[in-house]
Amino acid sequence: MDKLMKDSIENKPDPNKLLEWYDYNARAMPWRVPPKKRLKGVLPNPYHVWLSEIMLQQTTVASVKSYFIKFITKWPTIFDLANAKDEEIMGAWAGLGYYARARNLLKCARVIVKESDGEFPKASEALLKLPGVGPYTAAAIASIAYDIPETVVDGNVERVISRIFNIHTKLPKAKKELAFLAKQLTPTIRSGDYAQAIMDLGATICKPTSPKCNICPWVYYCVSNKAGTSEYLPRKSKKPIKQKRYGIVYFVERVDGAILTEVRPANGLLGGMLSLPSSEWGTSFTEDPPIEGTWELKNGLIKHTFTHFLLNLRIMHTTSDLNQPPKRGKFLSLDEFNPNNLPTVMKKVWKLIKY
DNA sequence: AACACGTGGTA
DNA sequence: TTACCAAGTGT
Repeated sequence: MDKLMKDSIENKPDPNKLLEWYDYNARAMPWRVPPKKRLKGVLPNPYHVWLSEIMLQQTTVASVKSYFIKFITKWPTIFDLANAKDEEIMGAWAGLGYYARARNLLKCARVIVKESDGEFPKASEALLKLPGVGPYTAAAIASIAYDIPETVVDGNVERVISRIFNIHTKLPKAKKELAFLAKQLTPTIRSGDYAQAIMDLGATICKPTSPKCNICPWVYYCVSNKAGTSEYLPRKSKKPIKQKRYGIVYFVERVDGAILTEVRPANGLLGGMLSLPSSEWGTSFTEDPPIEGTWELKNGLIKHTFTHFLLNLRIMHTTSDLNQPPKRGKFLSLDEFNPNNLPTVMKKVWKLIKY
């Protein structure tokens, strides 16, 4: 253990300093009970906490807000959510990304309704067994919804902790060490506020670039601040470069105006989402039309970036008559077809088709 | 233990 | 434009 790190353990960050900062600087969010109210004993609705935490996985607060409002308006309780049809949930999630979250959301809601009368477990070990709930989310629900002292470790916390203790080990190798150190700092009181406070600190003060160390409530304890290394932490291993993939989307208009659609396979990329029929996305353009017809290539190429590859899509168009059965997919009338239910990549395709 | 899994914003 | 980032989980 180097000297700076030893100093920092002896000069352990005071959770109360962070909580005092949070009392005046907490960000307002639709799913959050502000610290002044929590101090009076008010806890948030566990359904809201769970829903927001699932939505917030790898997703910005700004993106989540409108989806959260839409979901609790359409499905005010977990019972409403559990009773919804799969297509409704997937359609409402469209555009938010990481669609396995929506599939697991519904699975989880149905488990909770069927097995515990709509009540969320409080213990993180039980929470951890739920679909879509991993170590972060289990700790977040336990602490934020029930004030149980569990330690949340998300990207914010990893950054804050790596800077406080001046940890130069690269992520993801450093994950265990950072989680251990984060746990050492976690207080046993005001657990929910503390969890939200350390994440707010990471989001607004201890930012990835240009951290505002001059107004940080923990700067006095921060080893990387003394060492002048905050800006370079946490260190991360390089990510592999993105490969290109190519695909063809088929726009089939029936004479009555109906449009040929397909639901993506339940697992994998965009699993369970409404889509326009498409070829596989591979290393070259490979034709695989969903219906017989005379095809015309549309002008314009759709480019879309996924997490691990770049996609180029060609669009082919044909019209079909009423008694021509498709090889795959389903015709939806214009009333039934809602382009807002498409994932973003397919919404891009639809826009190019329409305009 | 790596890798798959979306999207929109920012430097 | 490219690269990285944002309240991670499942396999």
